Amino acid sequence: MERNTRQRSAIRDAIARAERPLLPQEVLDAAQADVPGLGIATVYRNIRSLTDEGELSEVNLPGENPRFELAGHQHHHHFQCRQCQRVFDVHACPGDLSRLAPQGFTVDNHDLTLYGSCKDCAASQVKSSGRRSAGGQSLA
Amino acid sequence: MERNTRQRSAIRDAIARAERPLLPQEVLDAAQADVPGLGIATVYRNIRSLTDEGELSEVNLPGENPRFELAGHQHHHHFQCRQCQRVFDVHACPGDLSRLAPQGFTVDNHDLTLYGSCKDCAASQVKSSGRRSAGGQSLA
DNA sequence: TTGTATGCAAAGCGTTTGCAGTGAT
DNA sequence: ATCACTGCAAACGCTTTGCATACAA
Repeated sequence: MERNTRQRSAIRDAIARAERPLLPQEVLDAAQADVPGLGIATVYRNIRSLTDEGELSEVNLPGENPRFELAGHQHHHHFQCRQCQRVFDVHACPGDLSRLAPQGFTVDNHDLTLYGSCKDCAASQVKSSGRRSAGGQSLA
Repeated sequence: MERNTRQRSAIRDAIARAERPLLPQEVLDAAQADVPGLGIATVYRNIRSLTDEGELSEVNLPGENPRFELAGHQHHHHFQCRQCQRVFDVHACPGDLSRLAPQGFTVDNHDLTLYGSCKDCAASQVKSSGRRSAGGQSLA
């Protein structure tokens, strides 16, 4: 039986408010505005149960730790900004790609990640070459 | 100054012999055939230096630990089999995908992973539904 | 001989789990 | 009054690092 705790609500709200997939640590940071004592284990436990219930979905980009966003979006892809490292949803899709697979292989799905500059970073031409800024603050 | 140790050669050879990207642990297993005492730390150190020198390249699939393959292949993609979990190179590419990004975003590259059944697994119709077999032995 | 590379064990990092106490029902 | 949920700390799996030794040069 699921209980409705302040922690669970704060976690769900934090993810709902963000308009992009969040890392567990980002969820913690955001949700601690509502529940200061919140612990990271609770974030992981709730993220997992919300994901199992289908309320959240896991977003995996190559070489990145899992992020989480509200489910409901159907098949879609992601864009990662090389400057601010943030991840955005991309609702377009190249369509069926089974023609790309080698002979004898069957394709039932695909994952696609686009890389480049997000709107904010493209605007402020900060081609600072160094990688890894914080991961979320720079521009809203 | 780079030294030519038995360990380094064994590691390089193991990756060269495999015709697919390997996990560090798979590299260790394969290279221990040549150098029984080989340690995992040495595998990680050599994988890193070979990657830095450009001899290897890192293959990152969504939600997977990094694998490594010989560099030299230029832009290409990967296929992961849902049955045996092995990863294969795909030399085809859908081409320019910048049209998929939202307005104001600029795209300079993309990562693509195809999922389905590899040739071996498609042949032996083992739709066993459970995930995660060992990760390399089953066939070939 | 010299100093990089190795093997082992300890440390790191993100994530999960055990446990006693907290609080929603 | 229950019993699921929480916070803390310990445990985990993968990767990196410190250190004394081994071995290419």
